[in-house]
Amino acid sequence: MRPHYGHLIRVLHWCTDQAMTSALENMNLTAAQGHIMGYLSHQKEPPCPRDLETAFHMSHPTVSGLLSRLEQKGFIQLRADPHDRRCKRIYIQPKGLECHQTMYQTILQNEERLVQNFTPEEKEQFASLLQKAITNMGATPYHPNSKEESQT
Amino acid sequence: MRPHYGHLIRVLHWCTDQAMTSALENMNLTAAQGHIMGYLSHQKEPPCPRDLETAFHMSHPTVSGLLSRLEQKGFIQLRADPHDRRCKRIYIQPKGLECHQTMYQTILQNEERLVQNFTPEEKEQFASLLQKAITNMGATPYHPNSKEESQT
DNA sequence: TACTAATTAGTAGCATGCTACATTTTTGGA
DNA sequence: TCCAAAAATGTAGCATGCTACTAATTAGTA
Repeated sequence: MRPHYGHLIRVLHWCTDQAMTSALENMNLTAAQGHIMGYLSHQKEPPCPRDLETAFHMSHPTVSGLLSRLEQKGFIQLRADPHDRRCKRIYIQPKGLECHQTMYQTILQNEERLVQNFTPEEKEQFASLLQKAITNMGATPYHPNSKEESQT
Repeated sequence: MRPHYGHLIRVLHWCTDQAMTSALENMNLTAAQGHIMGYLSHQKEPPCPRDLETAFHMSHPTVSGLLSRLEQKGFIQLRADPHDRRCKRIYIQPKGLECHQTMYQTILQNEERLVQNFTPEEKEQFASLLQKAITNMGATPYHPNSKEESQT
């Protein structure tokens, strides 16, 4: 009996998460924290937590927890936006910038490893089928009206 | 910029999990608990927690927590194996059998929804590419020497 | 202007996943 | 037989994800 797609997706998700976890642990970052740092280092303006909810399909309490742990460890700093005191701005700290290169390389290496023996056509098709499946499941991001600008 | 595979996989995993969660909530089951029940209802002999670790790539404390919550809610019962008192056997209770059909239909519906507009060739390829990616990431199940008999 | 809406974020409480350590029982070798 | 190693599970503690509720601030309308 062929395994269900649902099962394959769970296992693949678990694999990629484990790979990131072990690649980042010497920087004292978890996989989820690493993805946040990767996103932050690509932004021109300091984003607010709300932007992360949209980019990562996460609830705001989840983002809130991740950010507070990153701040405790000194990777980022949170300061209220003077123009809109509801918002916090996320500033990368020097310690966060230090790990940028390693982070970026790690993500790319894992991407390449995932599809290491795929033909270019297979790579295209894999991305396309994943995207199609997401659409089929009716991905309901937390803020459908926001512009999607997701990064890994 | 095309989203990374890692990101697509995270989002797709999130989508399938949400779909299961909302489909099962009127049975008072979470997605993870539902997958366990689905597995249990396909076994001839009452399995032990260890079997679930292998089938689902989960650590034993995770399985332990899931089972104890399922037992609290009356879906299963755990009894020690008289022949090997290290092992517990998992017995489905009447309440667990009741939800079997609904569970099975729900899983199949979600599977079909995921690939609803795929051609037969795309379905084949999707499963094959997922499997290939899992292999690439070096899936390290908790018990490499056990026979894999995963079900969703 | 004043008041309601919407927006943004915080907190509580829970489920699920992990690692690390402890406990019990079985197995297997000296 | 006896003792050490392996196997199965339990417990503690943490990170990450959610929903539901709360609080503060801003925006928009009467």
